[in-house]
Amino acid sequence: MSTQAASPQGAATQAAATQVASPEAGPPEVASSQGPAVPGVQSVHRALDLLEILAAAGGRLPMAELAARAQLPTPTVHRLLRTMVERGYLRQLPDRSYALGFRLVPLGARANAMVGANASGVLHDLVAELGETANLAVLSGDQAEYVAQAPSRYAMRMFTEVGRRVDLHSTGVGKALLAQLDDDDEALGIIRSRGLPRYTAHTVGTETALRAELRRIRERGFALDEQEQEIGVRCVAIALDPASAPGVAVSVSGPTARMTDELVERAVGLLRAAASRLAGDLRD
Amino acid sequence: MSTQAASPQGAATQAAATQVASPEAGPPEVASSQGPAVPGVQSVHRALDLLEILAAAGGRLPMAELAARAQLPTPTVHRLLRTMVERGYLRQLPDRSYALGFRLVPLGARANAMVGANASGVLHDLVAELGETANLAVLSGDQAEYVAQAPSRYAMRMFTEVGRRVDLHSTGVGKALLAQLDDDDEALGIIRSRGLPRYTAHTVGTETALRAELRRIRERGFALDEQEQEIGVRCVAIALDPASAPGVAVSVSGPTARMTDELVERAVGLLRAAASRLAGDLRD
DNA sequence: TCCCGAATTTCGTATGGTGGAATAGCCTTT
DNA sequence: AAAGGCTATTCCACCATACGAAATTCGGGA
Repeated sequence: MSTQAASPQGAATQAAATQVASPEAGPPEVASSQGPAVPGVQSVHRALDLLEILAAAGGRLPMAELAARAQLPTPTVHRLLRTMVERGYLRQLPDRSYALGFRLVPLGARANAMVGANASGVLHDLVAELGETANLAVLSGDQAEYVAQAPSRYAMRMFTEVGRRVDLHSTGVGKALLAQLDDDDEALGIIRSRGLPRYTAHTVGTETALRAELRRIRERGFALDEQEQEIGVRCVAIALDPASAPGVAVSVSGPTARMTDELVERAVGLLRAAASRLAGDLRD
Repeated sequence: MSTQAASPQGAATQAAATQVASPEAGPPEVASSQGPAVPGVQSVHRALDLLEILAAAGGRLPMAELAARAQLPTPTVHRLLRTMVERGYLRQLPDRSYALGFRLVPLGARANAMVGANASGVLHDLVAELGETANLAVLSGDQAEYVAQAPSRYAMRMFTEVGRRVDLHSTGVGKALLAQLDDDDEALGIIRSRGLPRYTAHTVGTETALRAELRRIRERGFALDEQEQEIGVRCVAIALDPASAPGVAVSVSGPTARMTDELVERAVGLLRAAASRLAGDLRD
C-alpha cells in the first residue's frame, strides 16, 4: 500500500487568490504526525471543499475552475457537483457554471438560530457598552471566518460581513484561536499553508515572533491586534472555552483613536463575560 | 409538540430506499425511460441526509437517533459525523449529541446573498402591493421548503419561518412546483413517498384528482391553494422559469376574507412579474 | 465498586468511487 | 456556414476507499 495519497485534504480549499508562498512550499507529508489516522470520508471532504471554494469565490464558478482549485480531476468534481445539485445545495446556471444552492439557506438559518439568536444579543450588548463593533468568528480551515457581528454606531467603523475570511496571524480573533490550540506546532502547521503575509509594518512576520505572541496571549488570557491587519485598527479578542465551543472567538475592534488602553481594559472584562455567556449558550 | 418525530426520515430520501442490489452485474434497469445513470456519490448523499435530519429535528440529536433515522449502521454514521465535525459543519455537544455547526452560517448567508438580497426586495414589493404575506420556496426532496418571506402587515397573517417544510400536494407552492415537472409520473413518483394526507376537507386526496389539478395549473399558469392546507387560508403560487431556476416558486397567501377573487387576480399578474424578476436575478 | 447502554475504534472485505480516455456540446473564429 | 478549440459530460475497468459486524472503550447510574 502506497501512502501516496498525500494530497493536503482540507488545505486544498482556497489555493487561489493567495500570494506566492515561499519556494519550499508544497509540504505533502509532515513527518511529525502519523498521518494515516482517521482522515474522515474522502468524498465528503471533497464535497465540502467544493462548497467552500464556491463560497470563497463569491458563489459562482465554472467546473474547470473548481476542479483546478480543488486539485481534482474533472470527472470526480463533476460527479460530486451533480450529487449536490441533485440535492439542491448547488445549482447550475444557464452558462453551466455552478453556484451555491437554495437548500443552504434554511440550513444556515437553522444553524444561526441555534447560536445567532443569543449571540447577536450578546454582541449587541458589547456594542452598547463599548461603542465599538463586536464580532463572532470561527476557525475555518487555515483562516478565521466571521459568523455574526454587531456594528458600532459610529460612522467610522469596521466593515465586516458574515462570511468574510481573514488570516489567523494578523487578526485578533485569529491569534486568539491559534493560542487556543493545544500546542504551537499545531498552530504553526496550520499557519504554514498560507505563510505569514505582512499586511502592515506591525504584522507578526516570523514563526518565532508568532510563538512569542501566542505565549503572551495564553498568559494574559486575551489577544490584541495592534494595527496588524490594517493601519489604524485595534482589536481585542478572546476565544470561548474550548471544552464547550472549540474554535470560536469574540472580538471588539475599532479605530486606534477610540480604542484607548482604558477602553481595551474594559473590553477585556466584558469580552470574558460575553465569551462565557456564549459558551453557555453553545453547551446545551 | 412542534417536532414531528412521527415524520419519517423525510430527508433520507432515496439513498436507503433503492439499495437492493441484485447479485448479477449490470446497470439496474429502471422502469422509466432514461433513468438516472449516475445516482451520485453515496457518501455525500448520506452526509447531506444527516445534515437534513438534524435540521429537521431542530438541530440536535444523539448519534444513535441519527443512525436510526438515516437507517444506517452506527459506525458509518459516526465516520460521516466526524468528518463534518472536523470541518466545522457540525459540532459535538458536551453530552456527545451532535448539532449543526457554525460553518453553515456563512455558507447560508452567502447563498442567501445571491438571491435573498433581491428576493426579499421582490417579496416586500408584493406585500406592499397586495398586503398579504409573500413567500419564496424551493423543492426539497419530497417537500417544499421556504427560503425567504416577507410578512403581511396585518395582525392576522400567515406565520411561516425560513426552513419550514410543507407537503407538495396541499400547498400553493408545492402544487406549482409539481406542475413544473416534466410529466405527471415524475410528480406522482415524488408524491408517493409521503402519500396524500388530507389536512382539510379541500385537500387533494387522490392521484387522479392531483393529475387533474396539475393539468389545470399548467393551463392557467398558476396554482391555487383553496384552504387545502389549513382552513381559512387561500394562496396563489407561481413557479419560476425552470430554465433559469428549476424548483423555485413564489406565493402570496392570506385569510379567505381578504383573499378575494379580485385580489387573487391582481396577485397573479404581480406574481408573474415577481417570478420573472427573481428568475432574472438567479440566471446570472 | 460494578453494570449497562451508547459511542468509538478496529479490521477484513467488496462495494462504491476514482480518474484516464473518449464523446458530446458550446461558442468563437475564419 | 464550417472548422476549430474549449469545456462539460459519459464510460468503464481497476483498486483504493468506505463499509459495517464485531470488539472495545467510555460515561453515567445504582
